[in-house]
Amino acid sequence: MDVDPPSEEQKSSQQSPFQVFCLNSLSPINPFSPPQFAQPMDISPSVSPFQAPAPESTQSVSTLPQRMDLGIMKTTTCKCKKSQCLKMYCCCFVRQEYCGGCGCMDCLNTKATETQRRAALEEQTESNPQAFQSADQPGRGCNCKKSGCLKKYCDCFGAGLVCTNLCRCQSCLNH
DNA sequence: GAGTTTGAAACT
DNA sequence: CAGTTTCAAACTC
Repeated sequence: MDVDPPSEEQKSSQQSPFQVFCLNSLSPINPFSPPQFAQPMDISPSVSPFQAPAPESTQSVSTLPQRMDLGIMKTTTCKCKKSQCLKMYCCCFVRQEYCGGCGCMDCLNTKATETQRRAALEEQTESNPQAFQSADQPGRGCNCKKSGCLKKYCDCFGAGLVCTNLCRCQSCLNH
């Protein structure tokens, strides 16, 4: 490995203009936005999607604030029962983090089950190379039908954003 | 806390 | 690719 991981300061300085826009527009709108939102996930292409996060994350995850900046999968911990935390249903898996302090059952998203975890990650990226990158883009648009985009089921509303022409939602009231 | 609703993901 | 099913979070009571 000849590439040093970026420091926290470097990471925050790597925010794209879009991310900056989103984050700036969050605070006045989003009533549940803690300031920590300004720390985006580092899912840059230079980082392997199969690279495991630091082992201590299994201890620290549950103490982290809610991460609405993902647009989807807002919660910090999951409660998966059937997916074994190896599918995109799982908020931890989507963030490519190990489960830790979650209420999940039959979890395979752990350091101890790294083989299965990596296989699942690989399978996911094979079927959709953008799978983990797109999860970090709240502006990708929602597809809501019944919520009027005024509930947190809506990716846009959950991220504190108004819907745009990128969305395919119906009966949208989130303008 | 249990049950319902919702929309994304997964499956057929 | 469209329709259906499964899943887990959000929501309601």
